[in-house]
Amino acid sequence: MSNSPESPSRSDFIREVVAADRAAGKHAGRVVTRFPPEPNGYLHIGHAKSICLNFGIAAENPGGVCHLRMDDTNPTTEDPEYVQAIQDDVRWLGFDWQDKLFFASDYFERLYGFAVLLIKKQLAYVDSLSAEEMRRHRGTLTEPGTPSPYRSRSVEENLDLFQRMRSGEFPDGAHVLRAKIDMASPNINLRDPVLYRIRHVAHYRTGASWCIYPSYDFAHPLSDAIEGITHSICTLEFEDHRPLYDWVVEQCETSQRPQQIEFARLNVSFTVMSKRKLLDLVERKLVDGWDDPRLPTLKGLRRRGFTPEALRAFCEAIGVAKRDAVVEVQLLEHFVREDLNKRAPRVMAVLRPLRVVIENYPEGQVEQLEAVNNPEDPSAGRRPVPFSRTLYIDQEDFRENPPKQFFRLAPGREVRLRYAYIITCVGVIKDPTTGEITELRCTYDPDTKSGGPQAQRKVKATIHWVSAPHAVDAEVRLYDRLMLTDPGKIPVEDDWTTHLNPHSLERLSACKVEPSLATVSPGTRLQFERVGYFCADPDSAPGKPVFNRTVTLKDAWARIEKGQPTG
RNA sequence: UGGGGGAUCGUCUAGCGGUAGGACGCCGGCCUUUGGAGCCGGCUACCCAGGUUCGAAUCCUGGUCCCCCAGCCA
Repeated sequence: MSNSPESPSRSDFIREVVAADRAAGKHAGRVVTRFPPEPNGYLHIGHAKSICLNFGIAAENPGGVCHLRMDDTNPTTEDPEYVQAIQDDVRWLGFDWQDKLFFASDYFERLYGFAVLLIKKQLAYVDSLSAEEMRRHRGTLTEPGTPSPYRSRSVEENLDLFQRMRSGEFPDGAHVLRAKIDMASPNINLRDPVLYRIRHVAHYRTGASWCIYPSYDFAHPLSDAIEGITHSICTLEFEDHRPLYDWVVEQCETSQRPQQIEFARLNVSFTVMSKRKLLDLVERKLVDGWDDPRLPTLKGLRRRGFTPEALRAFCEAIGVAKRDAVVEVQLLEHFVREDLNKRAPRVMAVLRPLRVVIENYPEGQVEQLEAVNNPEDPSAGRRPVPFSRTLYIDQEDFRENPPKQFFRLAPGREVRLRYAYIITCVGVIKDPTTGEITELRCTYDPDTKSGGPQAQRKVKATIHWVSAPHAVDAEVRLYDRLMLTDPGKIPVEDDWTTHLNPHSLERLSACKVEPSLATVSPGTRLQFERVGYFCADPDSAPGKPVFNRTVTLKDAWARIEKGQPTG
C-alpha cells in the first residue's frame, strides 16, 4: 500500500512509535516532546527539521505538547542573544510552545540533588585525574579502560569533595564527578562518563551562583524526566548515548521515564550547516552577520524571502528516517518557488536598464495601462502601470546579432511589451567611443495595445519594461546562497572557507522598478516578471527600495557547483 | 580492529511475504500577453551471494560498503 499524494501527514518510524505507545497506554497516553537547542548560535534549516518534527508530533496527538528548552549547561558558549533569536525563529516558523519555555539551568539545584543521590548509591564518584590522565584511562575503541585510582573513594569523601567543588574551593579541572558504570564497557560512553565539571565562568542566567556545571549526558535525560517528556527525539550521533540516558533516568529514580528516539539530521547539498562553521563565517566577517541572506540560518532565509510555509512543506517532504541523507538544495528551492508562485504579486523591474525611445509615441503623453497582480490568483486584483515615450527594458532582452534561439528584441524585430504594445526596433544608438549600445529607437503599433483590436497578434516574445520618467531607482541584490564547491563533506584542511564559492553576491544598483514599488513594506515577496522572486529587505533602511533575490537562478546551480560566477 | 547504526531511481522517501509507489531532478512535447508558471509524456532503484517460500525489497545465513563513538562540547 502506497501513500497517496493527498495523504495529509506522512507516517515515519517515530510517529509509529508514538502511535503505538499511545495505543498501549504508555505514559498514560500523553505525548510530550521538546525542542532543546543550546543557545550558542542561530537556528538553521537543519533545526527546522527537528522543530517541525517535535512540534508536529505534539500537534498531531490529542493533548500533545512540545516544550522549548534551552539546553544551557555550558556557560562558555551561551548567550542571551541566542536565546532571543531562537524564540523568534521558532515562532516565525509558525510554532507555539505556549507557556512551556524551559531552561536546563533552572534545574541546576535539582540536578545537583540527583548527583548527590548517585554518590550516596555509590554510583558516582569524584575523580581527580587530569583530563589527559582520564583520557589515557579511558582505553581505546578496542582496549578496555582502566579504573581511576579515585574510583573507590568513600561515599563520605565523595560527598565532601563534591560539596567543596560546588562551593568553589577548587580550580577548573581539579576534579570532576563521574558516573561509576563500567570502565571495560565496549560502549565508550559507559566508561564512567563525566557528570559535572568545574568551570569558574559566569553563566548568562545563573550568574556566579554555580561554578560546577552538569554535562549533557547528565542534564539532558534528567531535564526530560523533570519536564515529563515522553518522547525525547534527537539525532543519530546520540544513539550510543541511549544506554547512558536510560541509566541516568533509571538510577536517579525519576517518576517519569522518557524514551530517546534518534533520527538522521538534515544535510543539504553544498550547504554549510555546522554551527561552528557558521560562527566562523560571522566572526571572520565573511558574511554580514547571522541574518546574512546568503546563510542557511532561519534568519537569513527569512531575509531572502523564504516563507515559513515553504520551509514547513520542505521539512514534511524530506521525511524522517535513520539513514544518512543529503537532500538536494534544489528540493528546498522548489518548495519556495511553489509557495511564492501562488502568493507573490507580479511586478515589472528592469535589472540592467537599456533605454528605449518609441519614436511614434507622442512626446509628453502618459497612459495608465492595467496590469494583473497575480495570474495565479485573480483575487489579487489589478493595478495601473504608466506607459510613456521613453522606457527601459532589460539589456538581456535585446541582441544586436540574435543567436538562433533568441526571440526577443533585435534590429528590425518586434516584441510585445507586457500589458502594453507590440514594438519594433528601428534603430540602435551606440556610444561613439566605447561602441556600447546606449539606446534603442523603436516604433509601436497603437492597435496592438493589450485588449485592443490587434491584441491577439502573435509575437515571438513578451518582455518587461518600465516607463523611464516614472521609474523608481532600486537596489537589487542577486544573492546565491553561500555554497560549498563540494557537495557534502568538507575536506579537513587548514581553512575550510577555501571551499566556498565566493561569487555569491551581486548588487545591482542601477535597477529601475515600476512606480508602485516606490514604497513597499519590508518583507514583501514579489515576482519580478521574467526575472525571479524577490523580497523587499526586511531590515534595510528607508529610502531607496532594496530587494533580495529569494531563490537562485536554476541555471546558476551548475556554475555554483564549479565555483564559477553566477551573476 | 571493539561497540552502535544504516544501505530502495541521480536525490529524498514509501513499502512490513503478493504488480516496487510518490516527490525533486533530468529528457521530450504542448501551451502562454511574464515564466523559473501550467499541461502531457518519458527516464532510472531494491548493496552482493546463498537459503526458506508457490511467491522475498521484506524472513534466514554469510559477505560488502557507508556513518557515529576514545571532549571536563552538545
